[in-house]
Amino acid sequence: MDKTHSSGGRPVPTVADVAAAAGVSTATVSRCLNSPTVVSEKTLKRVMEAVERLGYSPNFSARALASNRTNMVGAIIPTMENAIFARGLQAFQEELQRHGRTLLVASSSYRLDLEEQQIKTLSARGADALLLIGYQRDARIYDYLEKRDIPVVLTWASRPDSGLLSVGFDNRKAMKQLADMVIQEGYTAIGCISAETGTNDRARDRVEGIRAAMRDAHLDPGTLQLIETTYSIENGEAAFAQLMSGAAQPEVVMCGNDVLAIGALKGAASLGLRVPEDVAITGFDDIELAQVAPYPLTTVHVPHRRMGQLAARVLVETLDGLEPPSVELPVEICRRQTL
Amino acid sequence: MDKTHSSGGRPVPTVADVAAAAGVSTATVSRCLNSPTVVSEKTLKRVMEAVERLGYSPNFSARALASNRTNMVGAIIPTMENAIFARGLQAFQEELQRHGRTLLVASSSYRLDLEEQQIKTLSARGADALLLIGYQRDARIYDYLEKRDIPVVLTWASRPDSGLLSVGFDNRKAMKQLADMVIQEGYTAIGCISAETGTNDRARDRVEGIRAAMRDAHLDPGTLQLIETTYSIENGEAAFAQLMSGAAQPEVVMCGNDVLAIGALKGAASLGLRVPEDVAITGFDDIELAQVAPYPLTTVHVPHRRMGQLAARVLVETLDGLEPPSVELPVEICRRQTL
DNA sequence: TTGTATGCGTTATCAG
DNA sequence: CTGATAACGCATACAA
Repeated sequence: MDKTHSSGGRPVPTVADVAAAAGVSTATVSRCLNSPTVVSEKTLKRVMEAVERLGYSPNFSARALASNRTNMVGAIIPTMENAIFARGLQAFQEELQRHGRTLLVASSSYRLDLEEQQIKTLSARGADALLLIGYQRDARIYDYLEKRDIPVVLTWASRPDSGLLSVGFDNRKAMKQLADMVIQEGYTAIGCISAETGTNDRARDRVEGIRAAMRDAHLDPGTLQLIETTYSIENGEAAFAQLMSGAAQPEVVMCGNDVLAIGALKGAASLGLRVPEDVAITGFDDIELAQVAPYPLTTVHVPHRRMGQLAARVLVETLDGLEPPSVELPVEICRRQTL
Repeated sequence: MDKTHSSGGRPVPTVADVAAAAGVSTATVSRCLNSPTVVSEKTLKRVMEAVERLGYSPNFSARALASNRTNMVGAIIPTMENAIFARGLQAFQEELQRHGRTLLVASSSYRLDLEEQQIKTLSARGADALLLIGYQRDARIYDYLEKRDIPVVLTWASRPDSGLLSVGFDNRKAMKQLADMVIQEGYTAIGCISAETGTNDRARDRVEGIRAAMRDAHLDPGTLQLIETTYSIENGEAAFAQLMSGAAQPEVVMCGNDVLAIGALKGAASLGLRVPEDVAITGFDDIELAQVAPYPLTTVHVPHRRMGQLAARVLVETLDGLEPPSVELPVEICRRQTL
């Protein structure tokens, strides 16, 4: 009927309203908002005043449809309840915000099938780019994303030679470094409490790091006593009890993350074992819990905040047409009282 | 030029492609996807097969523009780094996901001005509804949201009589309950470490709860030794040291949350004070840290997960046209070793 | 039950 | 530098 239906109520002005108020065309209004440099000083001012006066703000969906960009970036993480992901995600979000992007969140509960589903959901929801944890997933997922031209950054892991963009660290190398230190101290009977290694590449690489250190020290990696469980303090405690009730009690229990290690610490206390005199315990991540625990935990410090921040930066640069390189972040062994 | 430009490349099929493939109109395709009950069994099947075969997935922006709904719900929280918010947000997200909605996240760093900005950002980004923390904010913000018809749920607080929808708990009542217990134990010299009460309604209400308990017990609320600081273990430790170095050393230090309380606990250890013999300490929230601390912390348990889940449910119901009531969740005093 | 035609609010192309 | 106007992809009255 009538294109300029700017009659009646005030609710939610459109470009047409602004154009009418400023006495220009909608095209000019759009230009003022998107490429202010290309319009004359005078009209720019007039238009911006109208924008201000009407309280205009561009309709997100329409803009997205016309420009084919949403300025939303998705992140799919196992769970925010793990402090390390919450921390990284917070930094990621702050950096996105700084660059005018908004964060879209989904969680996978450490399940690859759910992750795939979420990847599809978030891309269908218009995410311009995606942050993913780890590298283990079906190749067709990467195809899917590439076909849709959705850039991805892998975090919490490092895959320099995979052709995939990543901002993370080398889990295997980090854990090997810690295991080297443990072995150097004279420990030979090693136990390990890990997340499921079948579906969690970070967990698998960490265990592999321990085995590598054992090999280097001419210890039989087959003697590593490994228990796989789900991340939680309770499970860590139970796994620890199980390890210590076996025939060959380990002298040191290396845990896949700090949460499991805290559980192990509790387990030791229940069994009346002194740490580190009777049994040494190590963690991974260096969360706050690690420093406040009854015995400050020997662990691997991971720069989660920096990782999240850099991941955002790298993604934004990619969206801006650049080709930033992957970055491998250094980790640091934190030797405290439990070793 | 040509409406059915389904020529050439495969990338990203549209309704038109599906319609052509299935030999129906675009309207029918749309109906198959949105109201399957209204189309014939036969064509439905044929269309869905075409959808499957082409790997079609509706364009988010176009759908949002046409239907005026994004199916995205926003949440603005102080920070995900605080475990309580991460936990609540995780539950919120899971429940949204279950209802086909996606979570949009922004953070305010406990600053009201930033929060206002984020509220505008997320509504401009098309959030269908919003989760906010606490109730203290400029009235015009509520107007703004109401005018835009964006439902809001307030959490971490309870405002039954404000006309605003909330899913939370009564901070004042909760802290008063804890303070009642403290006073009942015979403590009269009370210290308090809190977040800034000027811009944080939860913090203010908690302190008010302590004062109310003192009044009830005929103690002068003016004798409450209050220190306001930012949430962190370090700040808790520093504030504790400051309290204990004053003229009138408190017999009990009630902290605004568990993080500050852990700091106080560390402070006590540094000063060589025994807990609770020399000084009692209490927290608020009941995060994991509270149970694993050197001395298990007496604190107030808040059902964060349930709060997040219910908040999502209430928001979804509102979007579905219902008018769910606010809910006030019960909290529970957790008496442990520090009192 | 299905098809036709139009609107949704912007951006972008192409003249002027 | 500015103004018409055609996409953008889908939903939905309205008609058949």
